Amino acid sequence: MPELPEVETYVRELAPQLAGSRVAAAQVFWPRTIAAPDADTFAACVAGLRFTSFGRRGKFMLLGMSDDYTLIVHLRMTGKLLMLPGNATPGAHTHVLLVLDNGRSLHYMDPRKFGRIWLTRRPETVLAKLGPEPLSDDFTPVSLAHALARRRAAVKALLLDQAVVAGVGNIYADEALHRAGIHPAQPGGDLDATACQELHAAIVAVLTEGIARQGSSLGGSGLQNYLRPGGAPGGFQEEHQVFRRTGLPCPRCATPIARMVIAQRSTHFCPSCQPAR
DNA sequence: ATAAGGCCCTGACCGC
DNA sequence: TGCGGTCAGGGCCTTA
Repeated sequence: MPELPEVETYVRELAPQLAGSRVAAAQVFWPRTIAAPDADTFAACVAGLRFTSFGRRGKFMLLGMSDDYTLIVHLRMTGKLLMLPGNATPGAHTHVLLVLDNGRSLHYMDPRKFGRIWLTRRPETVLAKLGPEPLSDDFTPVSLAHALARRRAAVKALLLDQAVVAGVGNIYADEALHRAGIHPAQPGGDLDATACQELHAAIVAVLTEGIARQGSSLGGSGLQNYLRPGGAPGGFQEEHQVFRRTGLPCPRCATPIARMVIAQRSTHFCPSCQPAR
């Protein structure tokens, strides 16, 4: 699933390919993919715009366009953006197609259809509820402690809350909690200052390493739900300590990794390294 | 305000 | 081989 490192990889790899190109034509095949404006308005409005800047906020891709527009893309579970030849036929899972003036086309593909795209002059309205950006100075041990204070929900559930910290999803939440030695079901408000400091450092570390490895690609026994814009996989799955490693030995202590469900999400942890309190 | 559960979707997988 | 049932899961919405 695309989380912050996967989205960051997308932005970095798309930028040089899209910079300066103009949308020659747009087609929407699944209207619900377009969150705003309505699909017909979107297709008419995006045609003719030029890509001017490239950024990211949490798991949202921010593609700046001419005329002060921002194309915002959220891949959710299985969304992909692929750069293909301009005459490439849209596949069964291509829901939005942008034909560019540089001989190529940008295909938004998404088997689960959970992803959403906005075209707006007010991107801040889409991003309003996001918490601090975890790799910026806004995210500190103190800000994390403040966000967790007095919360009774499991710390894992709180890490998935984009208002607590933006960009962490199921993979990096499990990996960060393992690195910090914190049980995922522990109530967020029970973490003391030391635990918050360790969790903060662990979140920064796993996201930074995830970006360095160009994200996590999970396939084989599941959907291949993240591929880079050129179609290549990332490499961080090779570094996973706990995620989808139920029953396998913890790399640190060899105890079998356990699985539980928190906030309706599969949660993987080491019962020895992450003891319940 | 917070927490918990349902919903959207469909490919992959399992058991018969 | 074919078929029905189950699972996964981010963000938004509703409910308590």
